[in-house]
Amino acid sequence: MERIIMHIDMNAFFASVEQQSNPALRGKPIAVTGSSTRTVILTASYEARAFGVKTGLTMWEARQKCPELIIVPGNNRLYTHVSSQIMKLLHDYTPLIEVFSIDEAFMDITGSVKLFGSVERICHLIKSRIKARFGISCSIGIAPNKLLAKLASEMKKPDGLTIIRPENISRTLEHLPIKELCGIGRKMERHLLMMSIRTCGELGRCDEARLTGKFGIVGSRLKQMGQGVDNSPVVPAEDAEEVKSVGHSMTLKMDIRERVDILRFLLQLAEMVGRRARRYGVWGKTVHLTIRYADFTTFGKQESLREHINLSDDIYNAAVKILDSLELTQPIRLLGIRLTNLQHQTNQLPLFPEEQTRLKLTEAMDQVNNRFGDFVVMYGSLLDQEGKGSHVISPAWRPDGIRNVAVQ
DNA sequence: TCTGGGGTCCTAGGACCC
DNA sequence: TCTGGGGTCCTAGGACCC
Repeated sequence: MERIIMHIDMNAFFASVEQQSNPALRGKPIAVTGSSTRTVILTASYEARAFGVKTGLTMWEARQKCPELIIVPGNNRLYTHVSSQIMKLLHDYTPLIEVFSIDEAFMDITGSVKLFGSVERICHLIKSRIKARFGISCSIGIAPNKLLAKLASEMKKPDGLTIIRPENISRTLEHLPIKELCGIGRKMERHLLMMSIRTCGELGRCDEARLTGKFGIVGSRLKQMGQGVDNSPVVPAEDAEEVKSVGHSMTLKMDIRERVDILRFLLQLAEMVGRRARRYGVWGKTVHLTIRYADFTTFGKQESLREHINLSDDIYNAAVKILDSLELTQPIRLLGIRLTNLQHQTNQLPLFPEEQTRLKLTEAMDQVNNRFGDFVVMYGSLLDQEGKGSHVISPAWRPDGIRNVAVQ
């Protein structure tokens, strides 16, 4: 039986939430940015987009395009809250919901159509309820699979509804540029263009051996994508795979090169990573340190440990050890720590008393921080640190930051 | 006055073991 | 005096998504 898949995408989500919560911003060109001075535009309102302001521009570039642009530093708690409420609302129409990012979701509504009458009616209900309750418009795509549903929702913005019916698939794809497909980025587009493949129609007709010869196993998938074939299921949170890594990185206000400065930021990052790992109940065996130099060259070094860890100072010590194995050649612009090779929910008690004390201390700090906000309690050396972890979440952030946590 | 942040997946080479 | 083949783990880097 043909599936009916919906992709729903909130329009200019961060900006819409801001305009909704502050009426003075409504109808005005606004842009939501990160909190630091060295940041980019995360989302622009449609009024700002009319001037050419878009995601990824620097603040300076955005102001060039639109001098009256209102810059709003992002408010992650607010977006998180609204997102969770919207996802909860969507559950009225099917339990088969895959939260794809903070402002996007896939829904398998195959079994819901009969109940609500028609696909169009479900879409109308969802749109009007989200508009009425949150003041946000959304674009909806309907198709027999996720690939095409996502494509469909992109076709009309804002406030769009696009349905790709099975009989229209090949007509829709024939002249569609390949980069419109989710999964074909800049590099892949360039490779395909060099093979004289410009449209999905051409990709779908391409000899599979030619594609696999060049791209390996990705080749067969590419051909399928060109044909609009995608059998991947909508995976609800409770069935999703467990998270595989936990990390944080930050672009620093100024480039640094002094070891003491680097250590201060590493401690802060280790605490952010550790606290999140502990909240998820994961332990990691590998610590990865990322460094970006002033000239933007970026590299990483990782080290696997003998044991799984998630205490902040263990993560910190591992990161420092990696740092000490490097020969830095330039001032540092960005630092990042990521914990990978994760193990889930192994509640073994530490053997030694001093370990138990350390664990208890950490738990107490976590409790205070979870209750009163980030970095209320922290290590002494972080006290004079600026911007303590108050960075803006990315649009890729998922509610609760983890895939397999069900939306309440 | 340049260029954010959190993830996943894939590849490729080397070490090491049987 | 030649040089297997499979498997796992580790590391580095890149592409892609939002």
